Amino acid sequence: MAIASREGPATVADVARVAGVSTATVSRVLNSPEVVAEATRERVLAAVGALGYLPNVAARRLAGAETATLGLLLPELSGPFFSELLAGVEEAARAAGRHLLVSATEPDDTDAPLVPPIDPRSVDGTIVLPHAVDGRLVDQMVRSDRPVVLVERTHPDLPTVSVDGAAGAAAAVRHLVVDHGARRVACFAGPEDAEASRIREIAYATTLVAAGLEPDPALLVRGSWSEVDGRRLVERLLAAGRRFDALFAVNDETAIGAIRGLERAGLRVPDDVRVVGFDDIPLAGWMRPALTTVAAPPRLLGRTAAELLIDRIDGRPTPATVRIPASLVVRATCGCSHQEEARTT
Amino acid sequence: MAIASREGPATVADVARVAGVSTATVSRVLNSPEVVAEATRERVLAAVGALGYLPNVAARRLAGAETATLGLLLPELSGPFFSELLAGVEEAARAAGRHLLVSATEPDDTDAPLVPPIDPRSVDGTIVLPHAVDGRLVDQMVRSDRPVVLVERTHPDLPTVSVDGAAGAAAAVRHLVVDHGARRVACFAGPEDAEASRIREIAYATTLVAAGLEPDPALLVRGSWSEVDGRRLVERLLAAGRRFDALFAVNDETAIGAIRGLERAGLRVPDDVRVVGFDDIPLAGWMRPALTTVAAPPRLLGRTAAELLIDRIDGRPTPATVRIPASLVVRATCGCSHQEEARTT
DNA sequence: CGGCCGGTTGTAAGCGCGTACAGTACGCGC
DNA sequence: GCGCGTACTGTACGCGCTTACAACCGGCCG
Repeated sequence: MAIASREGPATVADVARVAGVSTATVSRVLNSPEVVAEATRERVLAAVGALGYLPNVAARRLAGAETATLGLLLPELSGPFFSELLAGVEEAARAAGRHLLVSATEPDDTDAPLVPPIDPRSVDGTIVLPHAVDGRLVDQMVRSDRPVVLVERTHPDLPTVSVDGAAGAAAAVRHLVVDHGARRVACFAGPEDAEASRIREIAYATTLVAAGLEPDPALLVRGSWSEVDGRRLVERLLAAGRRFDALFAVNDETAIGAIRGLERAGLRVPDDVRVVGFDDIPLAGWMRPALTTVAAPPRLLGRTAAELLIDRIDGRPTPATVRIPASLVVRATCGCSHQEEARTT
Repeated sequence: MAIASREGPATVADVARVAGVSTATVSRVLNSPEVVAEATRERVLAAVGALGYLPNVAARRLAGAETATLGLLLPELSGPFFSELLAGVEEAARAAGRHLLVSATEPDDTDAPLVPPIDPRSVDGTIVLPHAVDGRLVDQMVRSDRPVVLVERTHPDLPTVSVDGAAGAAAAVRHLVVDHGARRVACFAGPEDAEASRIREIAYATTLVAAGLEPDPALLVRGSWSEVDGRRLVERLLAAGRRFDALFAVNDETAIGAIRGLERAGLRVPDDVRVVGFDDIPLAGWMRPALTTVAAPPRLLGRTAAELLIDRIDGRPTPATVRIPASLVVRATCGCSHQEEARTT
C-alpha cells in the first residue's frame, strides 16, 4: 500500500501514482502530449489538477529541459527609460509564460571580473543592454551557446534590436533647422563609447550639413545621459561663451536637465533656445513646457527584444537585426504652438 | 587515464579530479569550509579557479540547498515608485550575492487563478507588494514555508515593511492647515482596498479634526494612484461645485494629475489651491512648480525589504514590522517660498 | 599495547525530472 | 496460425550537487 500523500508539493511520482501510470508517462503528458493515448492523457491531467502539481523548475532544468526564464542584464533599473524597457520585457516574458531574472551591474564594478551576474545555465536566454557587461562577458555568453539578444548595442554575431537613432536624430535636427530656422544647434551627447549616442551624433552632423549648415565641434558636448549632466553641460557651454539657438539632446533626461540649466541662466525655452530630446519618457509629456522629443518607445523596445529572444529560444527563424522606428513627437520646447494635448498614455 | 577536460562548464567532478579529492570534499569546501583541512581546501580552491568552476544553480537547488535568488512580486514595474523600489531591492540583493526573479501581475488577471507567478521552490524567499497577488496566493506562499516579506501591506503572520503613512499624511495636512491656513482640504485617495491609502486617509481626517476643522466627506475622493485619475478627480469635484483651497494626494502621480487638472480649470497652484503629494518620486522635484510632498523613499523601502528578507532566509532574528519614517519635503506647490534648490539626487 | 576519539575524507543515496531503450498488446497480412 | 509493425507505456539511468554515514588515521588514555 503506497502512501497517499506526503509532505511538500506534489511530484511526478505522486501524479503517476494517482493516475495509475508511470512517471515517464506523466512527463510525456506534460512535454509531448501527442504521443500519449487520449484516455491516459486525461487521467494524468486530472491527477495533475487534483494534486495541484507544479513541475519543479530546478529538477526540470537539471534534467536538461528549459528553465522558462529569461535573463535581463542592464546597467541600472531606476531611470524612466530602463524601467519602461524592463516593463516591456516582463510583459512579453509573462505573456509567453516565462519568468524573468533581472540583474543590474554598476558600471564601476571593477572587481569580480568574470563571474557573470546571471548564470547562463539558469536561463534559456539573455537580453543584454549597453554597459551592462563588458565585452569579455558578452563573448563568454556567446560561447555558452544560449541565445543572447542585444539592445541598443551591437556585436558581430549576436542579434540586436535598437531604435532607428539615425532617422530619429535626423528628424529632430531637421525640425529645428528647417521648420524653426535654427542656425546654431548644439548637441548634448552621451559617453564616447555609447553606440546609441554615436549614431545619433552622426545623424545630427550630417543633417546639419545636408541643410547647408556647418557643424561647430564646440557645440557637441558629452555627458552621461543624466539630468544633472544636462544642466552641467549648459553651464559649461555658457561659461565658455558659446551661444546656440537650439539644442538636440540624445536622451530626454539630459534635455530636461539642459532646460533647467537654461532657465536658471535666464534663457527661455523655447523662445531663446529650442530643445528636442530623445526617448519620449513619460515625464516628457508631463513637464511644462512639454518636451518635444523623438519617440523611441522603451516599452516597445523591451517587448520586441523579449519576443525576439523567445523566438530564438524556440528555434524559430529570426531577423539578425530589428530596428524600431523612431518618430518625432512635437510638443512645446521646440517652439511649435503650445496646443499640447493631454497624453493619452 | 581520465579525460582531462570535457565539453561544457566544469562540474564538481571535474574540480574533484583536478584537486585529487572526492566530489563531497569539493562541495564541503564550497559550503562549509571550516570542516575541511587547510591544505585540502587550498588545493580545491586552486582547482576551482583553474577550471573557472561555477556551481550549477539548478542542481544545487534540487539537492536541497538554497537558490541564492529572491522573488519579487509587484503589480507593475513601470511607474516611478515601483521602478525605484525595484532598484532598491535589486541593489540589496546584488550586495548580498543574490539574484532577483521579478514578476508583475496585471491586477485584472482573472484567469489562471492559483498558479503563482513565481514558483516558491525556485527562490529562497519572496517580497510581495500590494495587489501583486490576491489573498489566497499569499496564504499559499505562507504555507510554502519559504520566507515572505510584505511591503505596504499586512498579513497576520507575515513581516511587513512600510512607510509611516500616518505620520507622513499628518505632517502634510498639518502643514497645509496650520502653516498655510487652509480651511477646506480635499483628499485624493486610492482604491478602498488599498491599505496604504486607508492609513493616510485616516491620518488626514484625524489631523483635520485635531486642528479644529471638520472633514467634509465630499472632499474625500478615490482614484487609482494614476496621473489621469488625479486629473479626473479634480474635474469631478469642480463639476460638482465643490470648492477647496488645499489638496492632499496619497501619491505624487495623483497630485501631479490634479495640478494639471487645476491648471486647465484656470486655477493656480499654489495661489488658489495648495497641493501636497506623497512618495517624493524624482519628478516631484523636477516639475514646475516643484511638488511639495512626503518623502517615502521607495528605494529605501525596497532595500529594507530585501535586507529583511535576506535576514529571514539566513535565519537571523528580524523584527516583524519595519516602519520607514516619512518626512515632509517642502517645495513650491504648498505655497512656501519658491526658493527651491536643485535636487541633490 | 588495545581501544577510543576527534579530525578528515570518501562512498553512496537521493533531490525531481526527461528520455533512450525495452517491452507489451493489439491488428494486420500472408 | 504465425510474424511483424504500430501505438503506447514502463524501466532505469543520469543531470550536478548536498549530505548522512562509513571509513580511515594518528594520538591519546588506561
